[in-house]
Amino acid sequence: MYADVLIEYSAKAIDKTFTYLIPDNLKDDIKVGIKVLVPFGNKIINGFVVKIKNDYEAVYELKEISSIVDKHLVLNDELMQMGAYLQKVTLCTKITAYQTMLPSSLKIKEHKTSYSKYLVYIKLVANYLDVQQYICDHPRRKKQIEVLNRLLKEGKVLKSNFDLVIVKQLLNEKLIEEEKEQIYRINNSVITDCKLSLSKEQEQVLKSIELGKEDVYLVHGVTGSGKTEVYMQLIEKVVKMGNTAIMLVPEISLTAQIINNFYNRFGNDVAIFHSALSEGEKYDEYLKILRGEVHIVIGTRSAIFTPLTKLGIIIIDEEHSETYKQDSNPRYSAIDMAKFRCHYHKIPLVLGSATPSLESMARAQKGVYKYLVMSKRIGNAVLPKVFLVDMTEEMKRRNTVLSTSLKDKILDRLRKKEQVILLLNRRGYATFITCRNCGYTYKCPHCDITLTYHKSSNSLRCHYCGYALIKDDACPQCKQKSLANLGVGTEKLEQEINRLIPEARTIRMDADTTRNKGAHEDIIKRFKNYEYDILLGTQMIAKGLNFPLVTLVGVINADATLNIPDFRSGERTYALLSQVAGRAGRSDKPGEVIIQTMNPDNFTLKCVAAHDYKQFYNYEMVNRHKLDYPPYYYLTSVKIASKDYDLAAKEINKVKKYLENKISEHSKILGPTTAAMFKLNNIYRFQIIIKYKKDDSLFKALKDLDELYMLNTKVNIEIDNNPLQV
DNA sequence: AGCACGCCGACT
DNA sequence: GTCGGCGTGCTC
Repeated sequence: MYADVLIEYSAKAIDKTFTYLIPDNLKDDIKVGIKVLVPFGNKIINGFVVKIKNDYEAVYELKEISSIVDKHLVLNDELMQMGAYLQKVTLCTKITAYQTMLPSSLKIKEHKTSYSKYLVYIKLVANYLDVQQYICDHPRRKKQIEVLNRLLKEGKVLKSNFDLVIVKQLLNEKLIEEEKEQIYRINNSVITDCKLSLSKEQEQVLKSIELGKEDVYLVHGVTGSGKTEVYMQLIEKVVKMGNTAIMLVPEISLTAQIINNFYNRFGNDVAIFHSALSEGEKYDEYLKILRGEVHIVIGTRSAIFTPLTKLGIIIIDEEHSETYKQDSNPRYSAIDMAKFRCHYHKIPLVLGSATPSLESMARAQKGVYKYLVMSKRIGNAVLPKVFLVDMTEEMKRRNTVLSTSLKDKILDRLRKKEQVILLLNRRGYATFITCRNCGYTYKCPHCDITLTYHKSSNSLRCHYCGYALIKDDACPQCKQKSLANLGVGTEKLEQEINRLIPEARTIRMDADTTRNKGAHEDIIKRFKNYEYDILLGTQMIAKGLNFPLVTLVGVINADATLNIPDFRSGERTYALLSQVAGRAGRSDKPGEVIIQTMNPDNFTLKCVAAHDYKQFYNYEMVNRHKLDYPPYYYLTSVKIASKDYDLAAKEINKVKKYLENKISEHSKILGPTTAAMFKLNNIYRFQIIIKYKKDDSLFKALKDLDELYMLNTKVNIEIDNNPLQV
């Protein structure tokens, strides 16, 4: 018996199988989809079995597989197929595809014996008489006798209850033995929650989704319309039929409330899966799923690869979220992977959002997706009133941060003992620092990005690579003491609020204040407990949180996201602002939203204010159509990266010429241009953008192109199908 | 990816 | 005459 094995070096040069002999002692356990250790060169390294065969044409002498990494962990047929699909659509190496699908604890370099966690008990080997004999023989071993007597009485006892030295001695004398019981690190056995009754709209959605049939549904429900309850009842139906369910959420830490709801409803039938779990926790959860001990998996992007069998439904909450696309290799979209699995099992895929991506909405309009609407908030809650405030007017009154109306409304909420959320999508103190005299700005020497000033450390930092330097007193260029802060970050905002409204209790949540594990939950909990009046922060405060006391949301600078040079910035702004506006007035108290902007006539902002997604969609679709952007065209970006500027510039032109000759005449190539992050960590990047509608020859050409650069060590090629940013 | 083999420059 | 630079090619 022979096995074709992929080697765990992700290099395009060895992205092929190597044949090994299966030794007799491993014959029964080696299967397709299992991880093994194999001798490769003069080392023993990890490999992954992709094929088992009976014969082999002798060309050279074969080596034997050394051992199996974990005989329980085997990718099944569905997951093997999904791996091949993943590799095909992202053009990554085969081994990377399969590694991506396994939890990272399993792509270990040095093999650890086990990630399992155990409770260790001790129990008697000796019988009653043996114990009595021991007591007679060693009357002075008080401690040992104590242990033996307790074991006689209680059977087995946790090893940790006793002194290790004593236990060891008894173990050596073979009077007692250990018994291990595997435990899971995450355990939620208590079910406290029960079903809520559904509104008419919720009922309608639940009824419309047909189980056991392959269809994609787009559930378009406004914030607070009770999508989670619909998801839970759908999953309940699936589980009752004996099937399983995956629900994807954008970020676990921001969706803690949803997770808790699921635990309370389904208890130990739920496994969670996301990157913030420790290696051990991940292993445990994966094992629960693999052993078929849970029917429900909730997790982020990577949870789409969990080995549930008998899948009955996949639900993707906040489907417009960009977190479903991985922004490093392999650049896959969890939504694509979900479609693959739903097709495999012939089951429904449910995409839910208050602000669907234009791509999804367009498909719903065309009837490719089934469109379901939830237009009302549940209970007595109504959508908040949204006001646009013209900051150019406020600037004349020297109100640079807080407009008069926002300040007045904050003071009003403080009096009423209600809470306020302020969104400012920019961390740090000031956006950047400029010399008033000569116009000098600090830039990152590695990334060609303006550095952001952080006051607490008096430093300037690059938000891309982490480069930092201490701020000078005088301008490094003209030596005048005329450096000025421009723009406002969350840190500055916090200071301004404290200055303007000293009586308010404020807490800030951004990447800087949530660096430690649990900081997130802590801030949310304390705000929810009304320890603070104002929560201010970056977009992480916008998602999924439900604070009944919040009746006012302020957006400090809507232009910050609107002005990012990217064709999706309007869509992102609409989603973010609707999202954060949705935090206001979620209980019986009506909410208000103030959006501060320099462009109060901006159409996107007007749509946000009117809660009119449809209008925004129609307007944005016209733009996209004019410029041949998605959803009218697909995009693929091809980047060439190199330390050598001239070489990269030369190669990108070669790439363009190469593709021009290969692709369909209806496809267009734009560029070459410098990539959005042109210089990052001293590597220069150029890119071209390909716009296409349907182009089979393109994929073939891209694959060939990728292979052409396989062995080139001086330049690197990065191909991103449907990139988020261009 | 890692490592060996191999062919040309500056050193004890 | 040797040590060592990293270019090329192979790993079942």
